[in-house]
Amino acid sequence: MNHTVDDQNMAFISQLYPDVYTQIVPQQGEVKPPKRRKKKNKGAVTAGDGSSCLFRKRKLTDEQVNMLEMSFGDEHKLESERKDRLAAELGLDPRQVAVWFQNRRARWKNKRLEEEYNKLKNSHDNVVVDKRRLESEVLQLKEQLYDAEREIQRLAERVERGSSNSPISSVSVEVNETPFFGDYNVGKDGDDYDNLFYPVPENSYIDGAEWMNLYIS
DNA sequence: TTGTGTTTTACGACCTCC
DNA sequence: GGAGGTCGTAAAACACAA
Repeated sequence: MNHTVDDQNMAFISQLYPDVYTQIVPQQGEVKPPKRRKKKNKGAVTAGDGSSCLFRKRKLTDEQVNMLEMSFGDEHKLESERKDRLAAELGLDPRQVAVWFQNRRARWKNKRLEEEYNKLKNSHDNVVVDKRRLESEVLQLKEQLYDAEREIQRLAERVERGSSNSPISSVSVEVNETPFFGDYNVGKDGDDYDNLFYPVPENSYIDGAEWMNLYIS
């Protein structure tokens, strides 16, 4: 492995401050050669005691992350005592543990927001589909109503013509008062007119023309 | 190999609570 | 006032296509 000056510096620093940023020097067995492009030598990071050192940001090991994840799973907030205990267990600076929890909470929040957004979006999409279905149903019903009205009008004209040509039919209409609705018992007061277009088994709609044909033919 | 997008680590500014 | 929170952001680490 090709150690850079930075790596050597950090190895030295980690010996001076064994309890701070101990992950700076890759531990045995989890060596991951830095294969990525060289970073700008910028990393002047403030150490735990406030002093400014030439530290470079290093990823936490899988083990450290796993432990932190487990701890985060138990409780998202981090009390001082737990922070210190975790830091000691993982060989990290308490500040690192605190920062990790801050970032983890932020990620968790983002994920939660994303899930909520997806849920709302699905719900919205379903409502839109339902709305379109209902609109098309309304359109269909309007067409049926229009047909029925036209048919009524046509029959009314026919009745009118019949009554003017034949005094007998005129009398029969006057006497009966329910010339077309016969068995369906449409009362004088119009109470039963609601049922006028549904004198057939439930849910089997017959449009105006068909319905009238039953009685006119 | 390199450019580019994403993730992770770290910090400062600001806010809230005790 | 200090501790610890969120938020926004920088930069290192990383993944991956070209």
